[in-house]
Amino acid sequence: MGKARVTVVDIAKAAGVSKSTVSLVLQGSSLVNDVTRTKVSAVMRDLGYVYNRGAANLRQAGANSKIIGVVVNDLTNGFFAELAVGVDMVVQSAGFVQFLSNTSESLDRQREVIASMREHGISGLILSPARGTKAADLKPLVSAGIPVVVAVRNVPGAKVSAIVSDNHDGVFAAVRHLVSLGHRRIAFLGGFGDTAVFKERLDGYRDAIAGCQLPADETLIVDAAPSRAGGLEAIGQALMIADKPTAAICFNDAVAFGACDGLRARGIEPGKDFALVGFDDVIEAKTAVPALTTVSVDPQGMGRRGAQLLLKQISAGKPEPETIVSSVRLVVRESCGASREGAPPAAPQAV
Amino acid sequence: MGKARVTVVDIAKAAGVSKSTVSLVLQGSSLVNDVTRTKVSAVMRDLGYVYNRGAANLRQAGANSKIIGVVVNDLTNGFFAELAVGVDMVVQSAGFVQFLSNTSESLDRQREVIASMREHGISGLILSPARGTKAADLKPLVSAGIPVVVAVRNVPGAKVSAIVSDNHDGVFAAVRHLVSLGHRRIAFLGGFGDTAVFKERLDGYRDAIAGCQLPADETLIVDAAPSRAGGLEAIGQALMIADKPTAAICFNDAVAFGACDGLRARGIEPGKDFALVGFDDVIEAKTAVPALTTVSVDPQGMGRRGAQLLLKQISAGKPEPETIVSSVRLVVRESCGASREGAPPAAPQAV
DNA sequence: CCTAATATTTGGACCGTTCCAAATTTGGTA
DNA sequence: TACCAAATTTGGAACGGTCCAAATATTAGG
Repeated sequence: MGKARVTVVDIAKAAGVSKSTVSLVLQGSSLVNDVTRTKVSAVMRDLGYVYNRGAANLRQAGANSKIIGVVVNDLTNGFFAELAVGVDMVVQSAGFVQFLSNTSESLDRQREVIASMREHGISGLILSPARGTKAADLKPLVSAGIPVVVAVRNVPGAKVSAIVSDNHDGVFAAVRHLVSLGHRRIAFLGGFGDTAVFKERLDGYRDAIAGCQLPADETLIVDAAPSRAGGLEAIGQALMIADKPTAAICFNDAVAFGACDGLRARGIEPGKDFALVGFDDVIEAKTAVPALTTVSVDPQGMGRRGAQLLLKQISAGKPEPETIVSSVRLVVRESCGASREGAPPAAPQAV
Repeated sequence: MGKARVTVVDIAKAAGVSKSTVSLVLQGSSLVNDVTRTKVSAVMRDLGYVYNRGAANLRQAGANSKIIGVVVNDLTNGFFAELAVGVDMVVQSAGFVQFLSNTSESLDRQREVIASMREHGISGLILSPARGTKAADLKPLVSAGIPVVVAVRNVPGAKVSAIVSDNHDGVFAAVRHLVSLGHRRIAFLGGFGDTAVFKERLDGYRDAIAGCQLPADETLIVDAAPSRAGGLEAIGQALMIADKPTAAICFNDAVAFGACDGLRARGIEPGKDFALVGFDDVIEAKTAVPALTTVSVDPQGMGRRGAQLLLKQISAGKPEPETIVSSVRLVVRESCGASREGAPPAAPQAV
């Protein structure tokens, strides 16, 4: 039950040196004599000294607070939790601690949280922005010279670094895979048309369709909420058109699951009568029935690389905005009809 | 791009008052005249002032740093991510921020992280302890008078508050449910015998068996790693015994999934030929085939209540250790053989 | 044994805010 | 108009470190 906090002067007194010397020991300076150092260290241990980083930061003029802020839009979503873990790994081993907050897609929450982090003097921020985040929301940070890395979703117009996955490439590969299985009528389901991510994935789809000499058919593109419910709705709409698709690329895995539901409700078996590909490779993708073929994005790796980028910018004086696109990998499972055991692909014309 | 940081004296100067007055405004004191307050506030806005909480904490002697630490053993696990989100909710709306770190079950990591948080002057800690955490690990915190709430797993001997789920009750209810479906030979699979959680769940099992006048048979209890692999192994062992069980309570959902694998490998269909109940209600439980009957524990609710408890202790002077047991709910799905549609239960004697 | 170097230690100012006691202003009343 | 109480405002000392220039100790060379 230590009454008062132990401070450097306490241990200076006890060790018979000045507080300056204690401070020197604290920062591992080579200026201090070894015997002094050991004596001081011993006293620190004995008295149960705990370093007060807040006090230190006060004098050391902001920059190196050893705190980095992490703000995610939905920690409940395994994808973002993994991202945070990836960040934590590198941040922690670089001797920083992370301030983590969850915004639940609320812009107000996000604003509050970022403000609070500023007050605590974070030396950098990794942000997976809530939907609708504008460049203006990040303005105060960047004009204060605090490095910011946005992850997953880009913030148009903001002069900050970003780490995003290769949306174009992922969908491109998925389409080509479906084409190689014999499909010619491939739909693109789900996602909100106003987001950058949607545009990128859709461009990947269009480019692949064009690259395979297939006719572009805008009716095959149906946008909807990027959720299970949205997928259900989207597949319904896709099956209404005259020349029905035999396969679909889904905006993300949740949409793909919804599409499964919708297919089954119509007596169509996904993976057998209809091919489906998702995006993200969420945790349930591999255990679902049928196991979902999807584009895997390694959120933890993104977190790690994002954190590395941030740390680099922190140590460099002026942060030079930089964008990393994280590459992506098609994971072939059952829902696209190409079983790994080499079973013959489902006949693509039947629906 | 503001060169130097704006401080209270800057705004005092600009507003033509003293820094004391500015400080008063900052803390919303009623001592300051309204016209002064508005003028000062305006200047703060104009100059882009940001409050320096570190400096404030320095003077305000520790207690109210507005930071609470959250340490979880595995953020990748949806269960703990939900827990953290629950904590964040109440912590955030109480004007605190959370320092979150992940230990990946490493005691060293945990030690480092807790030390680092102390240096940052957290006013309380919520800890989901890594396996093997000893009371001694928390000693420094409690003797410094910092409130600690451990969640999910208890730390034996530590004089701290705890919030744990009602393990006894959950398993008790599960066993009674199986008995009501006609089962008489019910196994208990998985879990490490040396953990408190295991003991509690096993006690629930034993008490329910006894309460239903069924013979206690220790060979029906097989411990194994609390993982999918452990479940696979455990079910294999359980099926070796002469008078085979027709149902099993699994230590957690992962074990239950492993048990499913094991049953299928022997041509036994879980949910039809054999009843299985899990614990935790992880996210895959409801989408698995068959959907898993399990004991649901609402991690987010636990997080919220744990945080409330912590905040209470922070505002109270001396933390009085207190234990909350969070109640638990049996979610009946398909794996126990009792379909919600009222189909007749599987014949319990056949295996 | 003295002196210049080199190695080590030290006093005090300072970081941005809060707190306290004292000073100043304001308002009401005799 | 003088005087007292209430309402506001204010200077300066903390808080617990770091930093710098200057002081002191030690060592080597002559």
